[in-house]
Amino acid sequence: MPDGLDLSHPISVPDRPALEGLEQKWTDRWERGGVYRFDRTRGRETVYSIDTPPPTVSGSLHVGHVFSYTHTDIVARFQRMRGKAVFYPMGWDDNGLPTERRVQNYFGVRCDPSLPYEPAFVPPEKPGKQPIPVSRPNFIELCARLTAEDEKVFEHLWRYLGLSVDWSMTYATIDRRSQRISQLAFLRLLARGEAYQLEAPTLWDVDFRTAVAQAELEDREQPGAYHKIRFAKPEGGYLEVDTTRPELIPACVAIVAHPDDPRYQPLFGTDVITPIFGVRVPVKAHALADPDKGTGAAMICTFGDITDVTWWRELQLPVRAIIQANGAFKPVAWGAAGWESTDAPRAQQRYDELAGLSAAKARVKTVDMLRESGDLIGEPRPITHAVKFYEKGDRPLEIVTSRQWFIRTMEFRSRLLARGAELKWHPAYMQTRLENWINGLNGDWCVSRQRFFGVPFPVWYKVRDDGSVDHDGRLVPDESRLPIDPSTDVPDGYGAGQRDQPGGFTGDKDVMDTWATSSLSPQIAGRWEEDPDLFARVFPMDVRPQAHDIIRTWLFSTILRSELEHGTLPWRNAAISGWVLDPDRKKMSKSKGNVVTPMGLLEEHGSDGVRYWAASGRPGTDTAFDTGQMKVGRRLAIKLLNASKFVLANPEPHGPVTTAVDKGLLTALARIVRESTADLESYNYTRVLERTETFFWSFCDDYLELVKGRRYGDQGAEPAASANGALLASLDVMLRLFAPFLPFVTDEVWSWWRPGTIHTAAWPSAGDLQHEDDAEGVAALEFAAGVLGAIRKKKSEEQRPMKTPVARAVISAPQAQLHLLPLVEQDLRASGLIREIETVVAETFAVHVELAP
RNA sequence: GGGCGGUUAGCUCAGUUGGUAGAGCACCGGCUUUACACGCCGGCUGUCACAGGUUCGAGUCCUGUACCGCCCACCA
Repeated sequence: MPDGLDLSHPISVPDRPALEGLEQKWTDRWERGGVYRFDRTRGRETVYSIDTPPPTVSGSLHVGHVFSYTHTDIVARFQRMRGKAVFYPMGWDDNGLPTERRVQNYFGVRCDPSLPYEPAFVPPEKPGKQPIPVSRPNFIELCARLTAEDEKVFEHLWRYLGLSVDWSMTYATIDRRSQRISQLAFLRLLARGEAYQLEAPTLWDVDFRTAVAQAELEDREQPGAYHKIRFAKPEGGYLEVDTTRPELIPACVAIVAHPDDPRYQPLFGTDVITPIFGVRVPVKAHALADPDKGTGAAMICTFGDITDVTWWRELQLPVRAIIQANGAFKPVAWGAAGWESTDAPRAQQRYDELAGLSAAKARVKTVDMLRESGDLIGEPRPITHAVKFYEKGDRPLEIVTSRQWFIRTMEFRSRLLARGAELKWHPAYMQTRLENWINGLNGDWCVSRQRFFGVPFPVWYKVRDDGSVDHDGRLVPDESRLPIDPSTDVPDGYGAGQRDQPGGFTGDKDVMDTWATSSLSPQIAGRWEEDPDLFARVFPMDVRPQAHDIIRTWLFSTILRSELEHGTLPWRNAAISGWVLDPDRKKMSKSKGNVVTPMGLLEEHGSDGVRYWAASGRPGTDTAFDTGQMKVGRRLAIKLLNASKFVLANPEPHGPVTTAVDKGLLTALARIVRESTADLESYNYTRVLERTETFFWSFCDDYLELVKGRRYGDQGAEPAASANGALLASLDVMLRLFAPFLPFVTDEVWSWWRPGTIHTAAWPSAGDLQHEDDAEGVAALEFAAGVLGAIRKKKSEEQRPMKTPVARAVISAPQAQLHLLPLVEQDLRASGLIREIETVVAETFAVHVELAP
């Protein structure tokens, strides 16, 4: 018997072990026992901390969540068994637009930041037709109320799935702590000059009426059309330009072509005149102009796309903006400064037809005008092209000049790339995604949003005596006041009556981009600047688990914030999960209507069964949704119950492992333990489950069959004790290897014979099994299994019952193998019911079997 | 346009320094074998996408091509 396997705990095995009810039973026991509570007395070196992704509570959970959160849990459980104090908090993402929309509809309210807080506000029973305006603090209270319900549902599912989260460490991205930390970190950025405010062209969603960040863009294929239009040269003749956005002609400030393009070289430095509106615009040269696109000459408008912004900035062009925040064309007085025209009355008359229209409607009208004036060459040629959208938006983005907050990013790019290289990626190739993103950045991170629900910027501005806002006259609160809401709180030194009054103050109206808060998840979970003792024990964290689609947002922004605030990586490892694909290889998502509700799956296949399927998905690899694998997992769990029951049914006598096959079994398992430990440390959980499962299956099929008789005393007490010693030791280790994957069934079996919960038991080590590697034992076990297999095959071929005796077995094998026979002969005779065994020296292994009549 | 993955049995996927192709599922056949019929035993199944190259030897290394998926791009 190996040292340390204490069997003093009474053994108690149910008659009919079953999986049903294990989830409820064990989640309750784990909760009561505080099994997953973080032990905050432990130093950083014995802590394993996880920067858990906060799921969006206003959305619904789908099987993809179950999939990726299981991966994290497997690693968490492994580290806990390795003796680490696991810091595994759960966050809820209730910040941002999805929640804002949900709260509006659910309660029938609308946020109006100009209103004062009403402590006694109660929403109507039913939402009315007209939304009730409420203050921002009231709105946030309603959000907290609604999301609390969602969080309960999520928490129940997570517990049922078996996530070993410390539920005392939850946070929400809109709660006071998150607000405080977001504001605090912002003030620190501001103080260091790493956040700044600027009035500049910004990507803008005209429906949401807010700025959006580069990271929130997506391309969508849209039908469009090239319109060839002509610009008059003053000395006669025309210059032709292709555009997909003719409605922006009034916003045209220049024409651009490539400096080497001979067609346009003579025109550089001259002016041409825009059609319809008669505006003189210069022809400029710029290397970004592509001679092969359209006519090779492009219209620069303020602003049609991001390239326009680049040209506008680099060629130092004037602004002639026509699109307002709501997407409508703004009124323009033609002939006034900046709107000079060779024919101002005509321009005015034409433009008045466009004013107030959306871009799409203005385009139709403009095309009519161009056709009428003869400036449209030919007919529009329909094309399909990619257009930039806000990922949650319905209309193409516009570029609107507005005052926004930015976090400096561009100047830190090389530092961020270095951090990306320092981070250990699982899988490694995901690092490229971050590099691509950083190298493709074209501006600092715009973090302000013109929304109501979110973390407000903790800033007020002085109001001048003439009533105008002095944006340079910033007033910020002392850190001790945070969190604050500038729409209701008052800056130090001012009274509430001075709000929006000449000589008084006004609050910043914007809220932070949701990623501006999420990017601080390690600081929020670790309670930065609130509980420095805790923070020091968990930060930088060990791992950030997340999906690959948000590398450019969450992963990137978290590295940025950590670099700026702490000068360090926020975590050592990034474990990137793949997606769950439906059988048609499409990403599963709500919009495709192919989602499966996770709770139903857990109930049908058991949490261990679903986890088994999830564990088959390697880091970074998309995995097909497959209930077949869940069934296999469920079968494995049942098999574990039954095999354990068999092992534990007759544990006496047990003692030192002396028999060759027994030592071989333990040696083989010890090898698996070594490999598994190394694999789990590098996030290769998939292989660990595979290997352990394969071993377990041959343990059941071959080893158990082989030693069945001996353990009951066929060969005397000492061989029986050896078999039982090996059975118990290997069961003990196999259970612990399976524990991170199948937490319910393993703890159930553990409770039959071992003290405490398996989830705080030590991760197995090779030393638990044997003192030295016994290669001969391994060979003997393989040899015996080979003979047994040949006999089974014969019986199967002959369609005879397995209990049919073997009259004679002739084993052909190399001498080296035949030498092993004496080590296993008695086990073989007993399990194979073999009467006579002969051996023949041969090059290859073969068994000739003659069954008894 | 740039980049990253992938392409192995009907399906889902392993295949770790190059050495005669693997697992599970599915399918077929068999077996009451006192841990398990939610079981057990056995069987069938492959031009490893394609074309070159390196090598005694390539699923594995190199080059190129095709297709699938994803990420990114300054898409007039």
